[in-house]
Amino acid sequence: MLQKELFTKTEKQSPKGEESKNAILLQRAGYIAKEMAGVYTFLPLGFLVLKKIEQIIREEMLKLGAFEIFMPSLTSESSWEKTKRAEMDVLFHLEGRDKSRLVLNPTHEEVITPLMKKYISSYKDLPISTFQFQNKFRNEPRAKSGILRTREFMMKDLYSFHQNENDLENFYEKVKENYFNIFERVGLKEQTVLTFASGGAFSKYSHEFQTICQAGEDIIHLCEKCGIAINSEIITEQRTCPQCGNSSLEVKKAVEVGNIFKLRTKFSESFALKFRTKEGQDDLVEMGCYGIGLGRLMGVIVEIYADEQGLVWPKEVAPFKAHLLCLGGDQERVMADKLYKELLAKNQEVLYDARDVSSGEKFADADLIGLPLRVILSEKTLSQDNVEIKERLSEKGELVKIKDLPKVLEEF
RNA sequence: CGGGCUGUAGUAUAACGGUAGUACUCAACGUUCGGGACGUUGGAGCUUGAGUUCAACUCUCAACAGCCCGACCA
Repeated sequence: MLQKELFTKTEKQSPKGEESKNAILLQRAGYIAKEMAGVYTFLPLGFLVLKKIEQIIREEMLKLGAFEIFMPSLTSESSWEKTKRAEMDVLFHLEGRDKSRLVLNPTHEEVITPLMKKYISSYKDLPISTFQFQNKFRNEPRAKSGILRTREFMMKDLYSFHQNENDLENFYEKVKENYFNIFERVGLKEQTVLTFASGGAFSKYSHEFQTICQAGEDIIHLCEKCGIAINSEIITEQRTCPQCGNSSLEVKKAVEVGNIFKLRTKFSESFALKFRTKEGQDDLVEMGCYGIGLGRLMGVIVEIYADEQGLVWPKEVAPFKAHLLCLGGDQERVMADKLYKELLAKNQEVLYDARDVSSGEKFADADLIGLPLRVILSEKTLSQDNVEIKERLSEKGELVKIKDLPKVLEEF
């Protein structure tokens, strides 16, 4: 993408009042724009990151054999009455033209469960799992910390349906592994730990995936021995690791980036989602649900990697792989244009800065935007048929021949 | 929902009970061009409502909005 064609601009100054790193940097760099507290627009760069994250998650979901669907945001309030969740204060209520009472869905059990009644009638129809990427609406008492806690956010939610608890259990374990793949691919493997948590209103326990991070609003007790943590909301007096019994647990701040639940028959009961067993009996479907907040994940990546100069994106989620800066005059410009076209032809994701601004401004913007690799073509490098490449966090760059760059990028 | 802080050009800030200033941005021209360059010129602003006052952007109250703390939180 040509940077001068990007309609967004970078800001030198931090937006007024913001304290959280992700809110400041993502806005300064032009990734997001605030609509109101807890509601953001994802601008071209930000949306690219979101889509990268989405694609990684999608690939992993498909590995589980889940089907991607897309459910509506609007649902009748009566579905929420059936599950006794109509009174939850995170619900946004609205009224239809015909006075019908509607809800903006904060999650989709109330949609998927009745939906599956159409398709599940026999044990032969099970197991099945579906997922979607969809905006959730939650009337948070207090939206905060940039995109870490918002009132409207993109979530991947996966729902699974099983004949019995055992099958649910097996699938649940597979999802656990699958989630770790996701967190590894987005660059958060080191910091993310499986955490025992309360199951909220619907099951006794659940597992959270907590990313250890200063900006976190959750407190977890981490067992360094086995890498498992317990959310402080369910920690007991003894403070021992449920896995190995270790009692010297470390207290850490963390952000909940994912969450998995065994819903069991809670929702299938409410909606009478049943199937005929092999023996000819009716039985309730066992369910699980599994969520990941995409925006929050993106925000955590910023919180963990960004530095004084700006954003720092792991390769897998960066909006572009490289930032090509053209420094100098017409001669350099001609060569840089040519190089850019060549990279595009090879499907390399490059942001090309050929603006007529000072080199200092280009450097500062490149640091702020935070692409993994910076490529400079200038009078100095051109005289030797070189470009300089530098990784975002390294101090010094290195020279490579212009003709070798496509290959270098491809292998990066 | 309770508490605190804050609302001034597009952005970030300043001052003042009596003419609203600065930087960046924006437009134009020229000089620059390896770490947010420089000059000249030109644009652009006091959240809303009520009250006090000869006079309110400034003081008071309220509303609205934002951030932070807490409560809340699949």
